[in-house]
Amino acid sequence: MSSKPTMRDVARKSGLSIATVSRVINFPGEVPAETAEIVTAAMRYLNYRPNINGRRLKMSQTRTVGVLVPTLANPVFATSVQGIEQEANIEGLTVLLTSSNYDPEREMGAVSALLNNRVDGLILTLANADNNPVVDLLLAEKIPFVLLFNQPERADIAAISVDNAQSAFDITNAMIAKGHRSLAMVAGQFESSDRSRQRYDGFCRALDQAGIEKKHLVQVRFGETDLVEPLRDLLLGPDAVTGIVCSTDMLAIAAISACRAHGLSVPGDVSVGGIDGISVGGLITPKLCSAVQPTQEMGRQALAFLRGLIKGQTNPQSLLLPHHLSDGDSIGLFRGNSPHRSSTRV
Amino acid sequence: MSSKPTMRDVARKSGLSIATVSRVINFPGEVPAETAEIVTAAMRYLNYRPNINGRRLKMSQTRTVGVLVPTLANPVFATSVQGIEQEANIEGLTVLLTSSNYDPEREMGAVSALLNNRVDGLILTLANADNNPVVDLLLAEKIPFVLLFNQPERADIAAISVDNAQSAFDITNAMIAKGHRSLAMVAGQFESSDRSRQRYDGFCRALDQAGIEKKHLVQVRFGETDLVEPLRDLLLGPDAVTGIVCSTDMLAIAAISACRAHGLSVPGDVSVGGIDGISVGGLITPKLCSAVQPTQEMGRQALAFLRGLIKGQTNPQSLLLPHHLSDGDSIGLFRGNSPHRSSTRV
DNA sequence: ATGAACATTTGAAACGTTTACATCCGCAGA
DNA sequence: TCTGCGGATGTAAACGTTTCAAATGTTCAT
Repeated sequence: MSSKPTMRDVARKSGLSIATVSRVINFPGEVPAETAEIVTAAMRYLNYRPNINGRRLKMSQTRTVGVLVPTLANPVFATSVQGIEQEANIEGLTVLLTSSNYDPEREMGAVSALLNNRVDGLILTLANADNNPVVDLLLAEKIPFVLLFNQPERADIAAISVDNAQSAFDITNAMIAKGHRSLAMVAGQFESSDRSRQRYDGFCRALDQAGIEKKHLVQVRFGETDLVEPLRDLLLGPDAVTGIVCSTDMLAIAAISACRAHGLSVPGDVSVGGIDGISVGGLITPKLCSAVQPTQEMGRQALAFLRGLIKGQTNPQSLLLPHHLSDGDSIGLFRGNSPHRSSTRV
Repeated sequence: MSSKPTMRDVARKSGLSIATVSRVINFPGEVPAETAEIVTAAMRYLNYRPNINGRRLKMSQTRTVGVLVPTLANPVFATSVQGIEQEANIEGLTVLLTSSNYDPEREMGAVSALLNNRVDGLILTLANADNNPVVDLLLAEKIPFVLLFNQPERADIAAISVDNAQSAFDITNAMIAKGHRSLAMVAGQFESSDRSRQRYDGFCRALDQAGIEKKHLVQVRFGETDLVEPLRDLLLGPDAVTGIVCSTDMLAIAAISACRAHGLSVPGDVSVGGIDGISVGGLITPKLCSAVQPTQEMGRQALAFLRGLIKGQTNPQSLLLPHHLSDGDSIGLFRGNSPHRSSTRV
C-alpha cells in the first residue's frame, strides 16, 4: 500500500489477469465493455498510473524523440521547439530536450545521453552539420534524425531549413537597392554556426553581384548582446559603413542598440537588417527588416518528417522552406553621411 | 549482432558476469583496475550504451525531473528553463520539459504524463497556484515539487519567485515619482496567471498610496502582441493615461509599439514600464524600464531546491528573490499632454 | 594442514510492462 | 452427442538493469 500500484495490483483488485488489464489499456476495443469497466474502476480506485518505463523497456519503440538546440535564449530556437512539442503532443510523443550552448563538445555529450534514453529519433540543430562526429555516429547507428536550421552539404541527410545564403543575399540586396554601397556583416562565430558562414556567403554574393569590393565582417561570440565596442570601427572608423547585415535578428537588435549608443540613428545614419524573423523584431522601433523564416512551422515539419523516418520511410530528403523579407523600417534610403553622423565621428 | 548490445553481451565478451559489468559502470572504485579495463574494452568493442530505461525501471529513483512552463515563446520562461537545465546538467539529471500554453486543462494532462514517467520531482509554473487540482494531486501523491514564478497563498508549498505585488508596486511608484497621476495597467488575463493578478494588486496599492482613484485595467490574451486596438481608448479616449504599467515585459514592448502606432511617443507622451527583465528590454529604444527578476538564477535555484526535497529534506519554504528596477528610459517626466498628443487625439 | 578473514566475483530475483501462446467455455452445425 | 470454432481470459517469458546473498579464491595466523 505504500508504493505505487502496478498492473498486478489492478489485476488482483479486479479479479482478472494482468494481461487483461494490459489489453484494457492498450486495446480497449478488443475487450468487452463490461470487463473494461471493471478494470477501469479498479484503476481509479487504486489511483493506478502506468509506468512508462516498464513499457519502454519492453517495447522496441519508446515513442520518445530527442531534441538538441544551441540555446533556448534565442527565440528562434525556442519557438521551433514550440512547434516540435505541438506536433509531438498530437502524436502522443514525449520530447527530450537538451541544449548545447553552441559548444560542439557538449553536442556529442547531449546526443549520447539521448541515445542512452533509446529515443526513437532526433531533431538536431548543430553548430556545424558538415564533418560532424555526431552525424557520423547517428548514421552508423542508423538512428533516424532530422537536422533543423542546418543546411548540410551531403544530400543523404534529412534537413529542414531555409536557404541561408539566399536569405542573406536577399536582405543584403534590399540594402543595396536603397543605395547603400558600404556594408558590413555582423555574424556569430563561424565555428559555432554553419548558418553563420552560409549567410556570410550570401552576403558576399550580393556584394559581388553589385560590384562592391569591400566586405566587412565582424564575428561575435554567441549570446553576446553588447556590440558597442565590436562595432566602433565599423561605425566611426575612416571607412564607416552605412549598412549592417546581421546573421540573426538578435544580433540585429543588439546592433541597432549599439548604433544608438554611438549617437547614430537607424535607419537615418545606418541601415540594419536581420535574418530569422523573431517576433519582437516586429514590435521594436524601428521595425526590424528581416529575412523571415517560419520557425514554428519548421519545428512542426521537422517532427512530422522525423516520424516518417521512424516509420521506416527511407531516402531522406532535405526541405528548403521559403523565407520572405519583412517590411520593416530599419533599412532606409542611403543619404550619404548625415551631418549629425560626421559630427559624431571621432 | 543486429540489435543493440546489452550488459549481457558485454559480460559474455569480457568473460565476466553481468553483475561485475554493472559494478564497473556504477562503482568503478570497487572493482580492481585490471577487471575494469577488461570490461571497458569490451564495452568499447561492442559499442555498448547503457539502456537508461532498464535502470529506471529497476531503481526507485529515475534521476529525472519534470518541468512545466506556460510557453517557451516568452523569454522569461525560456531563460528560466535554461537555468534549470544548467543546474540539472551538473547533477546529471534528465529534464522532461512540457508546456501548458497557459491552459489549466493542459496543465493537468502534462503533469499526468510526467508522473507516468515517474519523475523524481517537478518544477512548475502554473496558471493559478491556489486551489489548483494539480497541486492537490501532487501533495496527495507526495511527489516533491517546486513552484516557479508562482506565489501561492499556502505556506506549505515550495515556491521560488519574486514578490510580484511589490514588483508592480515599485515600477508603478517610479511613474508616480515622475509626476504621472493617470495610469493604467495592461495585464495578461487573470484566469491564466495568478502573477498577473498579484501584479495588479501591487499596482493598485501604489495608486492608493498616492491617493489616485482611477485605476484602469486592460486584460489581454496571452501571446497577444497587437495592442493597437486594446489600448486605443486608454491612449486617445477622453481620460487618456500618461503611464502604462505592464504585467510583463513582452506586453510592455507590445504596448510601446502600440503607442507608436497611435502616433504617441514613449516616453514623451506616454511612459511605459514592464515587469520581468527580459534581455531584449535592455536593447530596444527606449530602453525598457522594468522590475527585473533574476530569471535564470531562479531556474537554477528551483532545481537546487527540488533536489533538496527529493533527498528528503522536509519543510519546504518559499523563497522570495530580490528584484530591482532597471534604469531604462521608457519612463519619463510627466509633461502634461503634449501638443503633439492633443493634436493626434481623435 | 586448518580455518578465519577478506577480496572478488557470481547467481538469481526483482522492477512493471507487453505479447505469443495456451486455455477455457459456450454454442452452432453435424 | 460430438466436433470445431471463436471469443474471452490467463500463463509465462521476455525487455535490460540493479543488488543482495552466496560462492569462490587468496592470504595469513594458528
